[in-house]
Amino acid sequence: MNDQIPKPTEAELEILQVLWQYGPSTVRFINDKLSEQREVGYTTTLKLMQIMVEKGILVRNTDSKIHVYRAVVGESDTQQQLLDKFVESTFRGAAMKMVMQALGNHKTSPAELDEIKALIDKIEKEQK
Amino acid sequence: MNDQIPKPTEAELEILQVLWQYGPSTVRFINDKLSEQREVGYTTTLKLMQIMVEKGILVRNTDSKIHVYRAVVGESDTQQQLLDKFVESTFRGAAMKMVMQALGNHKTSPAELDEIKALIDKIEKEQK
DNA sequence: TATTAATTACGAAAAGCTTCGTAGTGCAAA
DNA sequence: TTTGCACTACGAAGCTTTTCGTAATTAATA
Repeated sequence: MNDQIPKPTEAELEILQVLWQYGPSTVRFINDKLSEQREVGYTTTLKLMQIMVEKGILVRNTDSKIHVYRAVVGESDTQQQLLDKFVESTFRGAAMKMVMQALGNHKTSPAELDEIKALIDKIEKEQK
Repeated sequence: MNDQIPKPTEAELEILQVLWQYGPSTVRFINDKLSEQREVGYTTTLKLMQIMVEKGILVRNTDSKIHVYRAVVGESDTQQQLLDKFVESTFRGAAMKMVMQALGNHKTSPAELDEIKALIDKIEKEQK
């Protein structure tokens, strides 16, 4: 649970998502992925990733001319960190209210609902 | 439903939280509440709230010298809006993954778990 | 009336985030 | 070798958000 690393910005999070999904990547690859959704300049992505290295969010391998970047922060850890902050700032800490709202407003498949039920059962057993 | 109003910033959200919790309030009241948690200058809060009026997030009553501000945006609507964006950017749209993580990492009371179960049952019935 | 205290108005500085232009570097192909 | 291409480096502009200082206004009070 080490958390020296600051909350990533929106643009940083987009880059992290690509790295989490595809593993260590070049700027070119990430910029291509981001560009599928919206126009992004190559040097913009490059600069952001260089800043992320400075912040300790990414590390890079500079053995070859073409640098390969890797996420230092884990996906689940980061999601948990952001989730905690989000629940606090948006729901004043009321995590359950947020869960209810998420369940109520998304089309959820029966399989997913069963998964959640199973999780709840597990938690209830642990609490006994 | 309609969403002309832009996503509130962090500082704006803090102000909204006070207004949602206590109803229409003066700058003084809100600044006092915010200051309970962190040092905030009075004119900083004032300026923010004036900007929020410009943006249409708040309205104010200027009948008396001491203006009373009121939130235009509803708490649940705003939470839903922010939740959707959060799930998208942080969990790549995987709302259920987020729910599972929220359930797994917070101490949840049996009553709350039962509430969720009831909600799931309700959803499952509707889907039939 | 004059003073004091609390408020609003508002510009501008400060800080953080994002974008971009330009220069430099190295490699490969002509 | 020379040219061209893809990449890195990096400063700085542009924008948004936040903070703050100062002036103007109003109301109560001495």
